Amino acid sequence: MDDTNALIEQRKANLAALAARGCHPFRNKFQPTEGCGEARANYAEGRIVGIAGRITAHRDMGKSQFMDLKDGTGRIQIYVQKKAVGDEQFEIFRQLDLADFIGVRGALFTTRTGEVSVKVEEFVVLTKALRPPPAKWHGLEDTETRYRQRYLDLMANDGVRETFLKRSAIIREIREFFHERGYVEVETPMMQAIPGGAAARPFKTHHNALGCDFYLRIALELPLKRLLVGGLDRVFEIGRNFRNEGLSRRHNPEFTMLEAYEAFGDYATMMETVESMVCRVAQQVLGTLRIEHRDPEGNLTRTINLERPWRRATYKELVREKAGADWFEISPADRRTKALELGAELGDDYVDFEVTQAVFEKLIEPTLIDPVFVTHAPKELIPLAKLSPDDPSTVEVFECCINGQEISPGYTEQNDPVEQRERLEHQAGGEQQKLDEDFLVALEHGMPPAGGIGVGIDRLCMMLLGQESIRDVILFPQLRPRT
RNA sequence: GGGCUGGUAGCUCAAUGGUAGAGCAGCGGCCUUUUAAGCCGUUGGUUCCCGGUUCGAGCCCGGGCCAGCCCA
Repeated sequence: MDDTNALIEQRKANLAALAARGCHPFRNKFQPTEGCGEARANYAEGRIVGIAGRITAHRDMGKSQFMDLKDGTGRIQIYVQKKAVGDEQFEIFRQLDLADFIGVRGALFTTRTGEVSVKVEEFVVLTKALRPPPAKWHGLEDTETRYRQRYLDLMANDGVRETFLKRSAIIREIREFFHERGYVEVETPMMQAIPGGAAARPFKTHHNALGCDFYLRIALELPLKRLLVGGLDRVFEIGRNFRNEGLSRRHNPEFTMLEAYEAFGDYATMMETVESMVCRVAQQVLGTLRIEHRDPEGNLTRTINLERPWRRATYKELVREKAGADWFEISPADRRTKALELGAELGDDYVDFEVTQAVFEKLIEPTLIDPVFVTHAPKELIPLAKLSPDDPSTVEVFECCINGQEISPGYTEQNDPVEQRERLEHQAGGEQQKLDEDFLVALEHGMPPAGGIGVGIDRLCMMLLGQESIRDVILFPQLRPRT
């Protein structure tokens, strides 16, 4: 970031030299006939093309020069001969630097080595780059610079570009999926007087004109359920949530969530929804349901099989598989002992269900690589959900686990206003300010029975795109501001 | 918040406590079908910051900043 760098001075000098020759960069517009990659793909000997792009490589042969131009469609080589453009223009070419943008016009031809190229007849300098690009061969590897200056990462690392193009495609497919099923896409407030729908510490902000504090939303849930009350039977929203908690490989303070609610459905409806959606997205974007993860050397590290049907198993079944068939019959003290033997880490104050949950989180969840819907969690674990008619000690929810992570929880949504009020009051712990009274009033107007899901889009992208860090699927991950 | 690892030229990386280097990029030169072009020459440093130990610190010690990983 040092502005007195000699390389920058050199480029400024080159800019001045261009100006001295009457060549002024920073043009407003250049109209190419096609993209660089398109020109190369649609090769016809002698066809005249006009293309524009960034100079990504430069091979100086003396009285002729080769350059690579790159734009969003790909790369193409251009060839400039001194005798073809004239001495004056050729001198201007010599003032160009890597990373400058130029537009050229010329005929397509193939070089001796078989490279499709443009023989430049005319060119115009479009933008002068005053700073050097990252090295061409090693690219940009410094993680901090990659995240802080993502534009350099995108410039230098094609794989990163691919990842974010695919992320965009994933989100587009998700939208298509819900639209086809008759869902309405909505946008609800990010600034809320009472942050609800999840247990998480919120970010606080202040509205000057209204003279009151707001919180950035921690979930989409409560506004979307109000829309069910209002008669939007199938709604979804894809948007940013904010949680004022730690950062890690799996957590960014702002992250993208999908929530969808379907009136007259339940948790089973939503299991089918998640399964169909993820399979459609994988098939459309990746062309396969077998997701391969590789390490930086390209070795296969993991294969996730998304082929349907996905396994459905109750929480208790999975615990019994791992911790013993008699797990729920033995005494709480024995469970505690056994959990420690199995390697779970327990807090001194853990009550019985938390001991079981520790076993689940440490020993079971990380092993769920292929998709599993874990259903019927103990009611203590998810106090706001509806009890299961089959087993009233459990609730009608699922957690879809893939790649050893929770990807999507789903619920048969609570629509009993009396029950909901009790639970929320209990959760608020007597702090009436935290109670979203309007939400409860909405429920009292009648919310149809409904199934709902939340899907962490960032984690879904990690799973589908084989990225180990959430920072590699978020363009501008949060870092400490540089002083 | 705790532990571990790292921070050296624009980029990627070297350097027993003893004159801070290489490749690429840059600059000058040669070369009109090259492609990690090649050949000859050459510039470039607050070794993250502050302090300490030492005749001498990129290296050892203390404190801090930033990042990554693991843990909470």
